[in-house]
Amino acid sequence: LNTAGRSIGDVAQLDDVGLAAWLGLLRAHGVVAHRLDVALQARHRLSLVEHTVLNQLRAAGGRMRMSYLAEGALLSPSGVSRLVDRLGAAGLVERTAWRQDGRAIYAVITAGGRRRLDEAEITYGTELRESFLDHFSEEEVRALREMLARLAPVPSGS
Amino acid sequence: LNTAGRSIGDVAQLDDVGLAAWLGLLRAHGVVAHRLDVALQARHRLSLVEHTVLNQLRAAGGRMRMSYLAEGALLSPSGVSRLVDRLGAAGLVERTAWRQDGRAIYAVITAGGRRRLDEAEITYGTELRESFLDHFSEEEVRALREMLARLAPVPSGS
DNA sequence: TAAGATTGAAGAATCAATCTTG
DNA sequence: CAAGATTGATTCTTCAATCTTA
Repeated sequence: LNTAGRSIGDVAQLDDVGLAAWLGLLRAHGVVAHRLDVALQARHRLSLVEHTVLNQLRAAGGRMRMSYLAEGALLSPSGVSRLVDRLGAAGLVERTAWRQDGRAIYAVITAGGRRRLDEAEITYGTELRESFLDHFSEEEVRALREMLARLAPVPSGS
Repeated sequence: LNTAGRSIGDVAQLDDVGLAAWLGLLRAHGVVAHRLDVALQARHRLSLVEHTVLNQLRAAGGRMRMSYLAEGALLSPSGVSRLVDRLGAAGLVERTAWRQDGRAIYAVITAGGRRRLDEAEITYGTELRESFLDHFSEEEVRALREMLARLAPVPSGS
């Protein structure tokens, strides 16, 4: 009947362990992301993506170019534009032009944005620990981080 | 300036390594899933989610209840309903009632659905290997699978 | 003319409400 | 009335086209 993946034998075929690892990643992502999203929305009116962008912004020193924000959050240019619209309407970020190059626009986190991020920190930490970190030893978390980092270098730009 | 996560010290705070592991998972998922999605759409007119559902269906022996399909693919009931609409319109699955309980509906993969899955197999395998598996040793893939499996038990139902 | 960002149209997912069967 | 599935309205995201500045 062929239970999970395909069997061995054929050319260029996936082995079951590899497929299971990927399906596990897919599922783990879905479960953890959904839980964070639900908690953040309910308690802080922030989607997970919005939180991620705000966090990125703060980590970069408070300001980031739209295009780098897109890379960092794995969103399209239009996706970021609209996301920043929403965050702007909520008073969490502002857009500012850049003198050197009139084409570039910077998103800047506001004091309100930093406050909102602070308020959400306990929620974020608690949910992330319960749904993710608590299932691993410290050693395993380090190994996980190191392995996952190989797949997708984080862009550096500001 | 506080580069990546928050620092140590505060109560109930996340450590940087744990946060980095999660952000790495988020990013790894995004990159790999996007690459699979693009390749499957371009070469086989299947989104990644559609492929996942077809694969699940086949793995379960060809038929699955709508609600179990939802659990398996981490979709809402309405999400599955519409997904099965699309797959049905493409001739890849069919809906069948279940005598024992007139409320339950089964999605059944068609011969065309199996064929499409077969056609997509090389693409799926190649992309998954290049974007994911090739970055790890066999040992690491096994470890990854085992760790990720702890986070989200796969439902068994058919 | 290209780079950077925004807007219009369209697709896919969700919640809430509805319909059907048990 | 509860369980299972579908539909209406809405939201978020993307691609393609557009606008502005270099």
